[in-house]
Amino acid sequence: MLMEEKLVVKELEKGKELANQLMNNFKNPSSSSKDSNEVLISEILRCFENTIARMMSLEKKTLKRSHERSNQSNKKSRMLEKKKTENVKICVGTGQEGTPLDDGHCWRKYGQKDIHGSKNPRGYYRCTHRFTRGCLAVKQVQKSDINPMCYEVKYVESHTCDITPSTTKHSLPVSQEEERKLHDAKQCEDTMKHMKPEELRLSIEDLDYKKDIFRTFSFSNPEMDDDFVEWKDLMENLSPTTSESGITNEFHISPTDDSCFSSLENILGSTQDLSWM
DNA sequence: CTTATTTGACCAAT
DNA sequence: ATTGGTCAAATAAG
Repeated sequence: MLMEEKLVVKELEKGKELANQLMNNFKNPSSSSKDSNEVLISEILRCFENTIARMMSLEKKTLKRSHERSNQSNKKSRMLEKKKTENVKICVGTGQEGTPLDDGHCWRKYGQKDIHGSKNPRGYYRCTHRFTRGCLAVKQVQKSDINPMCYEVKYVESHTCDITPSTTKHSLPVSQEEERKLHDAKQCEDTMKHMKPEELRLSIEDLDYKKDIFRTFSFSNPEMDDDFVEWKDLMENLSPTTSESGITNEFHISPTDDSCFSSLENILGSTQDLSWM
């Protein structure tokens, strides 16, 4: 039996147990309150919802596996299944091995892959509530080759588990100094120029949201503008010993958008192969 | 115990 | 055959 099938059974058993409790409450009205009955009923309903959600995801999976390609109609379903993705570049300003993964949602790692052409492996994460709430959110995190403090994060699908995450409990302790440095940092939104209007809107909202949570910033590929000279200097001064200064930058690394990147790569040529991890 | 991560196997797409 | 993505058993952490 598959894991998810076991979970479905478990959920149903839980529902049965709750229903039994409710039955007992009705048999002995003296030992139960109206409130506790209501609680039981809502829990039973919750069990139904969970079970349905699990069955849906299970069916999706089996359909995908066994049937997908042999059927002609799958072209349609494949079109419908097209996933929403969003790429975000994240820089961690703490310098140390903080978790750049803490974006306020609960993620569970389910895989890691070495990516051809990249030094660093890509981690695959899914929402912790995938099975309990059928949340399909997934993300991929890969440390930047150029700047080990930067991560490329790709979000696939958005969260349907609308639980408000406990950002307070685990929020990163950021020292005053680090905070100041991060304040000095700038965010470049030039990437937006390359995006469609609807993506642009989403992205701005999302970046602002994540910026708040991470206390980091995102720095996309700049054009040859005033800023460039400034942080070219910064990058040239980068060295293994000064790299923890909290200066963080991110480059937009994309096969279709590499003109600036290649020049930056030249600039960084002397520093990027230093292993300081 | 339960829950999370690691990691090689597996699969689909190219 | 190669690659990127996912699964799941083994293992670690809590």
